[in-house]
Amino acid sequence: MSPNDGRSVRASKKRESRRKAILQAARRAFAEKGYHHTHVADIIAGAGIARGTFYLYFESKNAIFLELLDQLLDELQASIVGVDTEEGAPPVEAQLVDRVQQILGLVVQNRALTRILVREAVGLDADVDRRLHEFYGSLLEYIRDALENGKRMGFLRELDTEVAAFCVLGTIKQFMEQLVMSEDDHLAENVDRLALQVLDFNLRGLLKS
Amino acid sequence: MSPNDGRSVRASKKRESRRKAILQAARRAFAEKGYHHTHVADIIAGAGIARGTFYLYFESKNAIFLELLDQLLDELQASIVGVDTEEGAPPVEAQLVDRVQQILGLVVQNRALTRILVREAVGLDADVDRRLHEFYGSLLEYIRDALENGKRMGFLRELDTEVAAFCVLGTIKQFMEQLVMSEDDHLAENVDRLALQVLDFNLRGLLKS
Amino acid sequence: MSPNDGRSVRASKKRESRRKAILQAARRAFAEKGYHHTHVADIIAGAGIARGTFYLYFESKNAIFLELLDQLLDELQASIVGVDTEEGAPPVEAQLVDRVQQILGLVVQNRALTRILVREAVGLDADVDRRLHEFYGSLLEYIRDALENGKRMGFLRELDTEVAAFCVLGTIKQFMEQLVMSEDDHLAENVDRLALQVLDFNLRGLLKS
Amino acid sequence: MSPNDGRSVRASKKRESRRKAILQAARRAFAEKGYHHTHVADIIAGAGIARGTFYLYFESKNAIFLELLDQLLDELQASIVGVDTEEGAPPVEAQLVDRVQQILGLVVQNRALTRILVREAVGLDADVDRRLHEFYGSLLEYIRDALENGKRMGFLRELDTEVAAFCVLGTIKQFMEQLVMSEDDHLAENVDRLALQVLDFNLRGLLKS
DNA sequence: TATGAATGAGGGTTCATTCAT
DNA sequence: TATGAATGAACCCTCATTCAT
Repeated sequence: MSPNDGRSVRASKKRESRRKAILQAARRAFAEKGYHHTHVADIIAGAGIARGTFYLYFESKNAIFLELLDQLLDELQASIVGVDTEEGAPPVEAQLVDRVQQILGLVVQNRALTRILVREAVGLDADVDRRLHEFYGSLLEYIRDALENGKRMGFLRELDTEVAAFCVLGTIKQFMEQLVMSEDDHLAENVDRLALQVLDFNLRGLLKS
Repeated sequence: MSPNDGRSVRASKKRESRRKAILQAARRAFAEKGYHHTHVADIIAGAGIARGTFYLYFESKNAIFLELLDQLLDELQASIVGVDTEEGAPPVEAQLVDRVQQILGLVVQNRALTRILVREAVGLDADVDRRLHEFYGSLLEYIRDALENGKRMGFLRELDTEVAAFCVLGTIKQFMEQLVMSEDDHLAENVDRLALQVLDFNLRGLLKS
Repeated sequence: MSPNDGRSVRASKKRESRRKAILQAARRAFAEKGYHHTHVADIIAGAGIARGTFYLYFESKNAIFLELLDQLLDELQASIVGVDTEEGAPPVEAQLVDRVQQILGLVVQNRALTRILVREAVGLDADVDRRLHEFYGSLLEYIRDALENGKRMGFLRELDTEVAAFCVLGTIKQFMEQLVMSEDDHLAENVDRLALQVLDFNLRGLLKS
Repeated sequence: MSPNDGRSVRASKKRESRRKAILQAARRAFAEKGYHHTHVADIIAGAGIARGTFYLYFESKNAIFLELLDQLLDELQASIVGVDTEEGAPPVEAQLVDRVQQILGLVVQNRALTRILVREAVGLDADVDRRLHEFYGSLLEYIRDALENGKRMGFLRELDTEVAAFCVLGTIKQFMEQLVMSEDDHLAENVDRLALQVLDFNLRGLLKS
């Protein structure tokens, strides 16, 4: 390995770490003040860099926001996987619990960013809007498919999966919001227990059997 | 009554009607372009008044937005009334259906404004945030109380009313969002039917009994 | 005439006069420092107005420059009229002298602006470039046509009017530059006499008959 | 000669060739996009060097531009030599034709750079301005002297050599501009023929003898 | 000598709000 | 009360130059 390689590897590492630092600063700033009230000045102050440096790493304020958003949505989307209905697989309900707990853990870990997602996801910018719309759209579709499946397999009762899907989505979003907006860590600590209850609500509803 | 009074009554009437016209223009503008992309220029153009006149009626762009929001939230809040559990009252479920249909009718009628509420009411401003927080807080409380009641009366099964309440809230909010954001009027026309399904979801959940 | 009319007439006058004042300040600033080194800050300082006010009257720095340029080019173009060759018209050469003196008077009166035209006409901006190209193009065409005419009428000798035209244009431009760039007023005072000599050069060349 | 010398000679040669490469890249960039729209980034990209390297060879963007300009002006100035009026020398007119063709050949060869000279050498910077002023000043002086000479020797008629000189200069500059700005190579191919016509214009003017 | 990441002054433009008429 | 011209703070982004490696 030539010294040149060593240099460029090191440089590239440094670049990457600085990029992350800026993203981190931006995440913090956006989470604290929201998109519109966050200025590039806030981000660079947080990252301890000069104005111009910011633009070496990101095209614009909008671009860095979109990247943060993408990051979160990608992670969330990745954590959404189907339930295994093969024979010998764990019971469906247990799997669901697993899924839900996993996704909510992610949300809690990214609380700052999710706060942005929840707080001002919409109306910022055409790109952001589209990305979010896509995300929620595919999430809705995923849920609907799952419900269709459940119906076909006889787990679920006869209902309009379209409507049921957005009810489920609604409970999830509301749960995320509660998790993310609550100042104290009360909820965050009980994510798993709460997730079980939300799941239970979705499955059994309110009424006495 | 002196002629002076007549004048001032007339003046006051005129003032009130102009105020309403401005609010109306603002509602349209905010609904169409969102808070941040709506400029005072849009509002006064819509209202057919001069720049300065706007400030004779409203303190600021923020203030008029807050007033529109207040208006909507007040109406919504007013439409939230408890279920009558006295003997001889209509069956609880029927009453619930009534309530839900009424509130959703309101939402559909104020589609433009509700769109703002759903899209970007949050993160704009401390005042707005507080107001919204209050609204959702009291709504949540109302739901929780209702659930407690239902539990006590034996309608509902044993569950954490705190969690159940925000699940219910989540389904409502999501429903509102669907109603308000969909371009076509497909959903809006079927509000009543859909409301029944949402209610059904909340009551019975997904599972086959 | 209603008071309203009076008001709006007055307002409109004021607007016009302020517009002119800004144009004047811009003219001065551009002439002194050139396009690129003139900042909107210079113009508004010269005009004694606030930053935003500038944008009430002009779309951009570029726009005001283009307007100044248009003004000058229009005036110059207007002063370029053909020679009358009807019977009974004054001798052609006398008419030419007239035309030249008129146009140069214009240049001297607009010295500041013409300085910009001469100094940095090109390379600023696509719009400006196009406008200038058009102007010089039509001027060249005008000269060529005149020369063709002269040839046909037997005044002028056989020569390539294309080449001759840009030679003539060259002497004019150079003359304008001399007029406009000289610090002292020596040249400006003798415009008429000099114009005669330039004309003479163009007509008779350098050689002894 | 010590080995050290050899090294430094080689180093110095390398330095010189790199310097030239940068100049060449700058020439291309300036010619294509003009001074203001050419960024240091364009130059270093063209030269294939790093940002910092540029500043090892040139003090600033402005400095490299001035150097290119100097280069051109020096070459042009060198090609301006007097007419030989000794007995036995070729006829004056033939010599003039020679000179003109030589200088225009130079212009055509340096089309890219001359384009800069013509388009925006002026108004960029005090240094550049001064240099250009000097150049044109000495050119004007040269022409005037030549004309004085011609007058004294009886070739030329009585005229104000000051005025005549800038007329001649004007035709030359305009010719250069035509050569340099025309997109197609039509003109460039006919330089010699055109030069003759320009010369003819200067000597004989427009009128029928 | 070569590199290229970092710098930061600077400029054009927007828009909510004010104020003289 | 109504007007709308005027205000100026605010903010994003560029790019020539520097400097640590």
